[in-house]
Amino acid sequence: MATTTAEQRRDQAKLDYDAFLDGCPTRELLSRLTDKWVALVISALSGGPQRHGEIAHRIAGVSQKMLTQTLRTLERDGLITRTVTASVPVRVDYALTPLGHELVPVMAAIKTWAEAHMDRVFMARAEFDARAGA
Amino acid sequence: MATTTAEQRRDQAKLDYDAFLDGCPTRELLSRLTDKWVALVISALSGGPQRHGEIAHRIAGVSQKMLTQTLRTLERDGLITRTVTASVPVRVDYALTPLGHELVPVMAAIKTWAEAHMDRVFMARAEFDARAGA
DNA sequence: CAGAATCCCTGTCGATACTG
DNA sequence: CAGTATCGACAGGGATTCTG
Repeated sequence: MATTTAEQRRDQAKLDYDAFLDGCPTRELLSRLTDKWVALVISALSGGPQRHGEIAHRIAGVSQKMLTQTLRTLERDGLITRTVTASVPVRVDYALTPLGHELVPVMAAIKTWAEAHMDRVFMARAEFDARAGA
Repeated sequence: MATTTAEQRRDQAKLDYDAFLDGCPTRELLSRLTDKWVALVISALSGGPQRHGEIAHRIAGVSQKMLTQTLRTLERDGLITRTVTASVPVRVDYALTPLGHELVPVMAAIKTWAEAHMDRVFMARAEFDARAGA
């Protein structure tokens, strides 16, 4: 009955949790997920496991602090795994967990959306500013 | 040829813009989109136009300042429209633009994901903390 | 009812320097 | 190479007050 119970619990959870409600834990989770660096890290790892340095190189301009901090949080939330290989220069690999992998389409969608509609947003801003300036 | 030109420009943009690159304008747009309040506002408006007060009521706990600030930014970026009806008590309605409407699935996905996987994240955190504490 | 403006505190984030 | 620690600048964000 374990399977049924877990399934029931999840269905129940889907009904109870609502990010529109203040104090709902999903509000906090939502604020963690809606993070520039999270979107980039998850997208970067979507192609497979990568080393710390590789991710840093991929995501240009990210500070070492923010990267480590973001990776730690994602690890704690069960979205990525951190594997340390004790070699001469320490090697650390990060990879998406199954849970983290489920987030890839979502994060990729935001990144892609921004890249695809950048010009339209620029036009809208120009119009808005012109109106406001007039 | 206007259509073809616009289409070509957009395709070109899709190739040029890359949020992984530092200094790329999409990085800034990405940081705006990855915002707790943006996700909630876009989701709230997905059902149709709503008044300021209705949105405030829907998104429990949002301060008047953050709501107004978020709505302004979204308006400037061309994602929502702001319509003022000069009645006795002023009435202001907000609605998604076609561009903003394209963002609904993405924003809804994040919110839904958080609500659907909250329990799994909780379990992961418990495990991580237990490990760290040991 | 909508929102502008102010105060103020806390957290975020980057730069730098140091350890294993 | 990966990560920690510290400091300082700055923005996020809440509470309050005031206007049309």
